[in-house]
Amino acid sequence: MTVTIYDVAREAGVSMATVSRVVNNNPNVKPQTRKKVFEAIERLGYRPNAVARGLASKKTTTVGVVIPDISNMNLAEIARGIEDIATMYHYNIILCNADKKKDKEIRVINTLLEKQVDGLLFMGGTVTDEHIQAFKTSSVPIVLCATTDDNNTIPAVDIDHQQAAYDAVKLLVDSGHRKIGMISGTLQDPSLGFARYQGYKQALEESAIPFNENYVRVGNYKYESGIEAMKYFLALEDRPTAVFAATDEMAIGAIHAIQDAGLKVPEDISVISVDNSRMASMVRPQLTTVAQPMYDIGAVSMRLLTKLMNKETTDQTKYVLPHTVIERQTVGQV
Amino acid sequence: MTVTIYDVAREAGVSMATVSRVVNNNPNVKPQTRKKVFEAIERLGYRPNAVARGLASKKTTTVGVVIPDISNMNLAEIARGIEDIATMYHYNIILCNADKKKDKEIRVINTLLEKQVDGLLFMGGTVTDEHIQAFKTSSVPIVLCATTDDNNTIPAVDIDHQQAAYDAVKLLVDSGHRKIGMISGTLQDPSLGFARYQGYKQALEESAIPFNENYVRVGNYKYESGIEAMKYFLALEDRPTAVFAATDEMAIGAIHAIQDAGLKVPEDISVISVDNSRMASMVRPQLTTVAQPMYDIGAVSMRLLTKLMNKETTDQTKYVLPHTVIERQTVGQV
DNA sequence: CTGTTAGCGCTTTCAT
DNA sequence: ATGAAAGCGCTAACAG
Repeated sequence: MTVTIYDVAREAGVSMATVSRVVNNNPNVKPQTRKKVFEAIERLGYRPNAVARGLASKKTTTVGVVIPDISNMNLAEIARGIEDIATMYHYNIILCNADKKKDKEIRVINTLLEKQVDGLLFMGGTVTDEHIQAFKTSSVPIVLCATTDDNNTIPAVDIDHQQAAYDAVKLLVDSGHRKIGMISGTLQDPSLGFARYQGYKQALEESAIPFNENYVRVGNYKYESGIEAMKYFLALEDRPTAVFAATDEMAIGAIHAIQDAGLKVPEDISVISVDNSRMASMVRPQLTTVAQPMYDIGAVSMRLLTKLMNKETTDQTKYVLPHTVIERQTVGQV
Repeated sequence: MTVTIYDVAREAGVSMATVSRVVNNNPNVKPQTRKKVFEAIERLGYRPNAVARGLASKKTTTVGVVIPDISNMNLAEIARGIEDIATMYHYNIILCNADKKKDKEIRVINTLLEKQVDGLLFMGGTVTDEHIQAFKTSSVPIVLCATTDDNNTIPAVDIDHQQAAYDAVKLLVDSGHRKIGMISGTLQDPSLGFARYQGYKQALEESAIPFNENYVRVGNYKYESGIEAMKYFLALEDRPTAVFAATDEMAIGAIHAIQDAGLKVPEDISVISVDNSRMASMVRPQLTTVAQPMYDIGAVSMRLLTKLMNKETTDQTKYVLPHTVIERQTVGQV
């Protein structure tokens, strides 16, 4: 019923080995034979069974990708970068959402390894010892993608969240601001939350601006929490003249809160954030924000993985991709 | 070097068959034996090889998903719905971007079939005869997801784009508007473009409002094209009092164009669209728009596919999921 | 350039 | 309840 390589061999009057050769583009086949085989393949509608091939060759040409949440815009962009490069190198992608939950992550890593992926791309929260443990049982290469790794022992490509935050706040400082608020994400989140908070503090410190804990509010990355946080700042007797938000969404919330209070951005209060999402240029005034190369993170990490899978020697196994601050209309001089 | 089922069998002092049974949770194993085997597995760090299992059992517990573009927000949302349900039924997902390009689509369908996926979820542009042809060579079930199918012969879950557009325009009509512009997507696109355009025309027709071709501008779904289109409308001597945009982005562009002209939404001009993206409630005034259940489309289509793969009898193989118009602040009475 | 022959690691009758 | 053995469809030496 399903036609196999053996059927093709018989139909073409050659051996399975020869069929295998033409299917795999092995040059050691007489053109005439090759033609016969192709015709037989065509006639029978033969489709190679990649599972059988995988078992015999110990290569599946698929790589596993564990990602926190594909419905997150930034991550979807990374995923697209991954997939494009994977396709380019003739790999397919098994995609698993793991929501930064350690248990889920460990579980899918094992599933992926059972499925004999040729390599693994890991995006998650922090890489814990338990992760390392799971990675160690792997005989295939693994690269971390947009994920912090304290142990710092696994190939990785990332952006420097702290530096990005630092650069944003620095722009505020350089514009003359001294009273700078921050709308942070949850400090438990190592990348978007804590790292950006650290960047904020670092910039303050280096500018000899004393840290004021009234100037920090923790949000949940979303629009509404940006509004709430800004309302708090506005109610302060000595309110900030500038605000750094950890995400565009919160920044936009902040802007609206400012405007609702009858104030203007950036005349009365400046706002900056990091993300450079589509929304950044779709609000009035347009949001000044720092852009991170999401697609590239995916692309570069997948490219690195292909090299590793191919046992190529790699000059580098750590990449930190550069961000850019995009100056638009929400930061003013003081 | 890699530990196989045979190694475990030897270590546990049983046969491979028994090991296979305990790994697959076959009840016909004495508890004591089961324990012995588990211990051997633990000791050796055995990990079942899913490829070998796939070859022997002719099931891979993997389904193929072809999607136009995972970095598109709506599609990423669908993908998340797919993956969640897939996980729930212990399937993994091979994800392939195909950009609605027929050639790419056909190619990945074949790759996926070679990889012996247990089923296929197809999202694309229109389903052509060539697609049908490719589907026919499949021995595994296929369901279409958010994809128009003229032949209408394949199981599918979708939303009614035309009806969604119709409902949006109808709200405008019911609010007293007679001069209604449309900012359309490209009419070549069967779903987002043409279908929504048809819905617009249908609503006009049913309300006995003559079609005015000056009132239709074709955009590219993006913010800027919304601005351009609206500028055109504003320059008309008899400009529309309401505008229906095929996407939130274009609607927001339109709103900004209106505001830049010194007019107000909805007092001077009403705006409605379809998408209900995150942005809809992050603009001032908040956008009235029709919401489509993206996550559910993914979830339902995957659920249908699991039934089909399981050879369950399905009461239905066509689903049209309902949309909802979300009334916010951009539509006013005339 | 082509064929023969072992496996790859597991599931699955069929016995026992 | 357990074991023996025959494949699943293909690749990869090895011969020739």
